[in-house]
Amino acid sequence: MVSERSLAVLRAIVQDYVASREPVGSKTIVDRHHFGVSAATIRNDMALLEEEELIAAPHTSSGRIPTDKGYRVFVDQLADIRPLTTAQRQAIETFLGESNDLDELLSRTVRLVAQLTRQLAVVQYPSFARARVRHVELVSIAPTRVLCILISDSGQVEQRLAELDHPVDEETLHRLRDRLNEVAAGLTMAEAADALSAETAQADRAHAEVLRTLAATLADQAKVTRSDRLVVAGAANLVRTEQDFAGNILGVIEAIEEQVVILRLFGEMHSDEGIAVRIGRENAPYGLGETSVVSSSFAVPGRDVSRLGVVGPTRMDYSQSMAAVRAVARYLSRTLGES
Amino acid sequence: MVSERSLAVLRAIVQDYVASREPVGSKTIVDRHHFGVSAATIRNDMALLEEEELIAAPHTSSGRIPTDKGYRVFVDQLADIRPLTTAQRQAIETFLGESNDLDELLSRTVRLVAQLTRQLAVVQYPSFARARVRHVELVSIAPTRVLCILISDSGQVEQRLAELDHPVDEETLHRLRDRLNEVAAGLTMAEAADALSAETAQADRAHAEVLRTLAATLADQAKVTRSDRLVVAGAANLVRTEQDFAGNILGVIEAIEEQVVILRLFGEMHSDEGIAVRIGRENAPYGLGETSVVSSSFAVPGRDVSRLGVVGPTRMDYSQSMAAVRAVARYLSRTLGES
DNA sequence: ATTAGCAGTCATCCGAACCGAGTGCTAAGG
DNA sequence: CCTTAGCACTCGGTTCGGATGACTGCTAAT
Repeated sequence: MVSERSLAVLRAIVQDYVASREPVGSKTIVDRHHFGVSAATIRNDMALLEEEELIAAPHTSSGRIPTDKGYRVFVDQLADIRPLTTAQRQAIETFLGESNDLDELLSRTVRLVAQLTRQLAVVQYPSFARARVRHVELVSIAPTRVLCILISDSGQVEQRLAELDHPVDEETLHRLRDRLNEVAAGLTMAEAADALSAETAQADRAHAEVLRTLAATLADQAKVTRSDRLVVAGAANLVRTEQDFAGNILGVIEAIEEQVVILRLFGEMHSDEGIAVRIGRENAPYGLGETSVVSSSFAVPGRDVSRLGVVGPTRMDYSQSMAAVRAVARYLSRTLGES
Repeated sequence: MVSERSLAVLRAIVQDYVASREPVGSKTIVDRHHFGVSAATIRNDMALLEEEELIAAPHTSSGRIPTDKGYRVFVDQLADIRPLTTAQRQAIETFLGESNDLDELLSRTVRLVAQLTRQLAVVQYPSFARARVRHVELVSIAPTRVLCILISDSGQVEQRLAELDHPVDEETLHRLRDRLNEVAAGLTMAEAADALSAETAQADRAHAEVLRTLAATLADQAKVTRSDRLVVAGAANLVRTEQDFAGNILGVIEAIEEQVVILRLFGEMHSDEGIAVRIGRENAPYGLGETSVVSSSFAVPGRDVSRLGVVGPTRMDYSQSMAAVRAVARYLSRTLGES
């Protein structure tokens, strides 16, 4: 059983190590924090913490650094997520408040988070699946090419090009558009996908092929949600902290570019509190063993949730990251809820 | 005056240095290339090249490395841009041939170039300015919010949200849309911007404000071309070659994220041959003194040109990069010309 | 013009000695 | 029983000097 003070020592070690990048010894702790005890006592506590595998010594005679387990305890029990400064809060308001477009809002968001945390920031597009179809538009690009545009009630626009086997004239296209609008409008994307698929079956002979193709395209569009896309910012922060990744920073960068790894990771990060942290080796299956992820969901009530977060070295400032991520996520949820 | 053989020596030095990352000495050259002369002769040639500031010695007694000026001569006179292997050509055909959407085509392109050159690849969106307006669509999102969608004849879609002071009903919106379509359809984006601005002036009283706002939004959309956007891939390659950037790789990464620096750089890179190279200090004004850029324009005849290229350390394989960039640019021009 | 030979330069690579931060342990004190 | 002072010990990091060897530039001969 680790004593109260031992945990305080752990907290001190994490904080100092994060700040200095160097193993922290008993004397340093005595100097920098005012425990009312001597270095020898701290050493005893440290021996205890080492017993519990919360800290480790890189070499026989050097200070200690937190283990992944130590960070975990810190994050779960010891971190004080102090609220942002008012200046920071204002920055959120003013910087994000100006955006009028979902794309712009998210792109500003991710840059803001990168700046606040000085880490790589990632935002996942809100899912499309529970949004409702407002309008379907078909635009003829060439005789056999039709651009399908799907507009949701939240103002998101998805477009895709459909390639037809036979040419179709404007007239027909208009009728088809009205028909498809009738079928899909007001439904959620998920429902619309089904409805449109159904429509395919009972198509009237004449436009059977055209309708089938278009409906299939739209259905697919509605289904393949936009939530499998990420916006990223702050790559420079990743390189800045490169030395903290034991050489395999390339894996992290590839994971970011591939996106799918991060998305899967996000998919696994649920938590009651909204904010979740995955630390170091917990991410090893994804080849991100030296990496930590701090993320929070944000959502409009009644819509699918989405996530935003930061990706950085295990040795990161969790308090700061968690505070910033939480604040921005809350702001986003609030703003999206209004519109 | 540098002799014929001296230039051959320069070529050898560039090739070897790029391959080995180490200063190359006279003996190495004699061993690896079959000049019919001895090391001493090579040394004389090297002294000449050093005189001309085409190569330099990091230390008194080490091999030589090319200077920026040396790379310049290499690129302009000595590099053999050997065509891609048939395997590579096929890769281009099959990998890019599958895409049916401009977005997808460009995103595949940039990934392909990154893979072929093993460098960071960048593609600039083709300019919108000379494309023609095919269709304007207005969709009401909320009483005072209208989504303006601008569709070009090449299938590009631009959307923007307009915020109105007073609510507008569907009926009116329909009429406005028809009106705007009449005005703008068939014009190039640049012309449309003017026409729509003009329309603003002589608006009928009733919908004056609405029309003004919408026309202004569309005009702005048409003007702010999409060509100020970049698609990027292969950031891992940048980190892989980090040691070649004298420590300031952060500047490069920031330039990539900012985009504007790269765009300005692209803007300055014209060349008759289509392919252009900027080397090292030539980019110093942009804080990219250790960086080289190989780029080529691609274009549909009659449209504004756009660029794609790679960004890497001064010490890069110019032959390979130029070959790959040129091949992909040509393919793109051809493909876009067809559609 | 080329080449062999040679002296000179200088980064790099050890190994030894040294330093010092930090530990664990023990014994004494509250 | 917890805390503390003291002490021997460990071991990474630094510094210094010498040996190594990859080059070069120069000169003289071919």
